Amino acid sequence: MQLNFDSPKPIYLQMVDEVKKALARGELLPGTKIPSHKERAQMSQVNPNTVQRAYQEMEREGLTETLRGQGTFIKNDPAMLLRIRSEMAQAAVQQFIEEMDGLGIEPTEMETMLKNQLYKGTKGG
Amino acid sequence: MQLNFDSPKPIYLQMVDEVKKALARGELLPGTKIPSHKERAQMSQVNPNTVQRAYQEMEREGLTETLRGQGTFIKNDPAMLLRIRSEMAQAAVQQFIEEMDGLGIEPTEMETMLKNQLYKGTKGG
Amino acid sequence: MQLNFDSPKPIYLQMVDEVKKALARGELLPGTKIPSHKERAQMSQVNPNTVQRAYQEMEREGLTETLRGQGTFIKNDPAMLLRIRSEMAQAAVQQFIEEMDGLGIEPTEMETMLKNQLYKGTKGG
Amino acid sequence: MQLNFDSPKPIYLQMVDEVKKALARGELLPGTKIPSHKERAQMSQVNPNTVQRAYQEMEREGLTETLRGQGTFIKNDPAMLLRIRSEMAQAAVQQFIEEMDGLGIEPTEMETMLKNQLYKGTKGG
DNA sequence: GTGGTCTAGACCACT
DNA sequence: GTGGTCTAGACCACG
Repeated sequence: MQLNFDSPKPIYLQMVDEVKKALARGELLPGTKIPSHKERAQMSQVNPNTVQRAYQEMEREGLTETLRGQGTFIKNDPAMLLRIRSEMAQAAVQQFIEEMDGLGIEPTEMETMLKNQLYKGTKGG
Repeated sequence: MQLNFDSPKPIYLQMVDEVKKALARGELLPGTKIPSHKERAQMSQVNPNTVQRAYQEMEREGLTETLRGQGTFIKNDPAMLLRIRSEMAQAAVQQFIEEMDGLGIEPTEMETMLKNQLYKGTKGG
Repeated sequence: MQLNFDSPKPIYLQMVDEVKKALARGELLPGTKIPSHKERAQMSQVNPNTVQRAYQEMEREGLTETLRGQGTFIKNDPAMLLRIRSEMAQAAVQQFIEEMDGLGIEPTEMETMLKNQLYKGTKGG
Repeated sequence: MQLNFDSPKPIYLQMVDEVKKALARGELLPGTKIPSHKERAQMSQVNPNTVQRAYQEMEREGLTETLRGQGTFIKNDPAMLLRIRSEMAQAAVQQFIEEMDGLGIEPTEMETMLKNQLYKGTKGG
């Protein structure tokens, strides 16, 4: 859970994204209980109000469900996980292409630069 | 020059990025005069002060230079263009990889998804 | 914090200089919280935006750091203090020499005039 | 005649100062005709209006006098030269001391730093 | 309450 | 008309 306090992106949205990523990575399993906003707040050095806003947003997006008095849980919906992973990945790819295209960089150069960055330091056999 | 007024990214920084992109694409030539902040403000439906802040930031980053009472000009520094293009491209690649990595996606899948998105609709021989 | 509203030097830069001087004098300790821009604005009879611009400039120069929602703090970097003191003093010496040289005044006379002004009223033994 | 177009100090005042310095240095003799504002404007890459304002200011300060149809002349007043030189030098000394004092630098250190800067590179016997 | 962005409109020096 | 500074006041995210 890494937050960038200087980013213009609101912290509560960064937190939502981090949860989504953990889901996509399979680190957060459906049905899991997530920390209370007070716990989470201490862990992330953030104000409890901010965590609560993040939790609200997740609930709104259908990622979690809250059981009165028991806490907040990742929804037990396997389809959702795949959907999220696919959505976020598509979005990242799309944004990358648009950014590079905006710089006037051709598809072939996009691939080359990506490979260079991915496999740099892996030189030779 | 497309601005997203709903983005958390400040408008003045979006404007700086747009100029950088135009430079990278070779659409904005060194030495060119850019519109006064009042003109730009009208063109972009934005307050002149916001434009000025963008221009100030560009000056600070060494993209432009100002001639008192005459206007603001793209710096005549060919090295700068290459530097900007390379910097921005590197940043985009880096961000893409981190985002995908955060989703638990392997390098090979990154490449595949990128190609799919780039060449979709180009099917067949 | 004395500001000269008639000076051609922008107020926000005067404010930055005042902070630098206080740092150089050791009156502003690293880690100290400085007044919010609204407080400072009231204290200095200046618009809050002007103060903020000064604070922004200080941040940009690495003098301060900002904690979202908590305020602005002098950076805890001892090396910075020395650097600033030395930079500002060098600049003052340099400017003095150039000014005097422009008047056709020789180094020995510079020294004499400086001493006279420094120790006037301390006459005799 | 060196002008700094980025300085917050108005250009016309910079021009006045340059003339005063030339007077103090003895390079501009009393009675000398100075260039018309059009000539001066071309020489200094400055708008004629700006030169005119500078000339007005000099006239106002009693440095020059204008002879209808003949041009502008340095006043033939030997006392004035000494006065200007002394005034400007005093002002420079005073400003230097205040600046250094503002940085918490002691008189002895002022002298040392001045000497270091004046005679650096003159090492040895 | 704290910093950050934005709008609106004024004044100034310079071309 | 061009950039630079300043004021006044609004809204937002965060604590």
